[in-house]
Amino acid sequence: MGSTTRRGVARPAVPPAEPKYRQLRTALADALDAEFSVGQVLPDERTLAARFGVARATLRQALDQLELDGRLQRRRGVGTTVAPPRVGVDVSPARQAWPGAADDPWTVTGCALLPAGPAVATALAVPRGTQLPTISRTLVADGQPVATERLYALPSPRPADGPPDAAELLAALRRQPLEGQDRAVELGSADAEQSASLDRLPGAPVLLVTTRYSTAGRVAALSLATYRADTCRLTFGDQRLALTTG
Amino acid sequence: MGSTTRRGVARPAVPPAEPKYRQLRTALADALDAEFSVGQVLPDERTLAARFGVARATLRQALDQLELDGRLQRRRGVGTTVAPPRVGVDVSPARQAWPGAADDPWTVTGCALLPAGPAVATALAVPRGTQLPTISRTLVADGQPVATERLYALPSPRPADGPPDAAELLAALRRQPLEGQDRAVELGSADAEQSASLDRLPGAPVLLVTTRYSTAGRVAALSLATYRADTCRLTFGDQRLALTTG
DNA sequence: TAGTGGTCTAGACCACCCT
DNA sequence: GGGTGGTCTAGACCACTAA
Repeated sequence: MGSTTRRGVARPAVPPAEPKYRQLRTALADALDAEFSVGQVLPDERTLAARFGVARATLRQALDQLELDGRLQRRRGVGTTVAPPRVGVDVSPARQAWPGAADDPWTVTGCALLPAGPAVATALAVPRGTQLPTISRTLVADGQPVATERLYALPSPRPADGPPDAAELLAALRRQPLEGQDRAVELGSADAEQSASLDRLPGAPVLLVTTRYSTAGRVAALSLATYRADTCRLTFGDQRLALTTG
Repeated sequence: MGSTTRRGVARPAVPPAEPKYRQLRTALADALDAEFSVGQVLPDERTLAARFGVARATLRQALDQLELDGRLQRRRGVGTTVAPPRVGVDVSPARQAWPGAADDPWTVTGCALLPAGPAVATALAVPRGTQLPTISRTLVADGQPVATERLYALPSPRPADGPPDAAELLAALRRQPLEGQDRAVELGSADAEQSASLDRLPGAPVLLVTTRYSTAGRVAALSLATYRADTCRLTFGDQRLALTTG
């Protein structure tokens, strides 16, 4: 073929060959910084794709990444807007407390007996499928739902005492001394139920926070919370610092 | 049109109409649980797509989500394999210490003077573009790189003292009393440099951990660490607990 | 009803890894 | 060279929102 590659176009050296959607992402990110303000709506995808001379699918790849980075917000039937900075949500385990304390910002949305799935069963050291009292809660910040949580407690020593009551369940937990608490954060994707609560589509990226509350040497409660990854930032604060977030 | 919708197919009620890639995701997840073990390679995408009767792009949407959930691992030119459970990485700010302490598992990979970007400048309260001494480090777990970090320090009081030295820089930080430290976690996508260190493609999802080290009432150092979101789970442990992770 | 983002298709070619 | 996942296209239709 001689000294040509790719449809006969001469190449003096080996370029890094950054994919098109990546260059697009950069171009859009720069434009966002320079010419757009928070809340402003972008041109629609078909127009943008035509303007940049790419297929709509390619443009969407670039938009997907910008959305992952929290820079854009897309709503079906409405359009794409420049996203505001992420909301900081304090999830520091430093402040050791049972859920439902006085200053707890979560709102109870439901309460039920549910069977323990594999992960919950091992964490609470109960047989798989055990019926556990659970509480569903949501967290709202700036008028938007940012997280949903399912709290699993150990089964009551006196079972079959009717449907569980959320306030009672939380009170029962608070009566025990909280010995310790630890957290883990990982990436996940919202299931149907979670995405409905969070006003997102199924599969939307979420930050999954697992909290184990322990008392008397064993895990007494387990919280599985999912935070909207596009709109919030989890902060693990330090009481000795009082600085505004950059 | 009478009582029909969608190409004349009668519908008794309004089904939730879950998208095809979502049903595929569920089917694949179930198959993964039932018939596959960690490390096993899946059939290639073209075969899978044909087997499920969908276009390859649709199948890939399902695989994308499973990869986001850490259940699959895809490598170009090789294939798709069942991913091992995520690695837990301790990032608890409870253990207050400057980076580079004796038990610090990070490895220094570079050291340079770099201008402060917007985010770094505001966090460290220096003018934008200020030349700051920086250290690049990586974290390896189970033989795989799981995170890269850039540590920004305040400029030396005696500037222009030649290129910075990593060991010296860390020692200088340790000489100061560490007053406080706080962290934030958010979702991001890897840039070209980060993705190269992490053995991933650009744009891969990462967990971005921002740590501020403060002394004498101000932030003295800032760490921006990116963790592979597909392979690791950040843990904020509690010394009072010694339980194996579920 | 018009316009938006979301889903889906059928194909092509590229970059990379292995043998 | 042959097979894998990654990128890209040009089009179609669907689901949702708002005028």
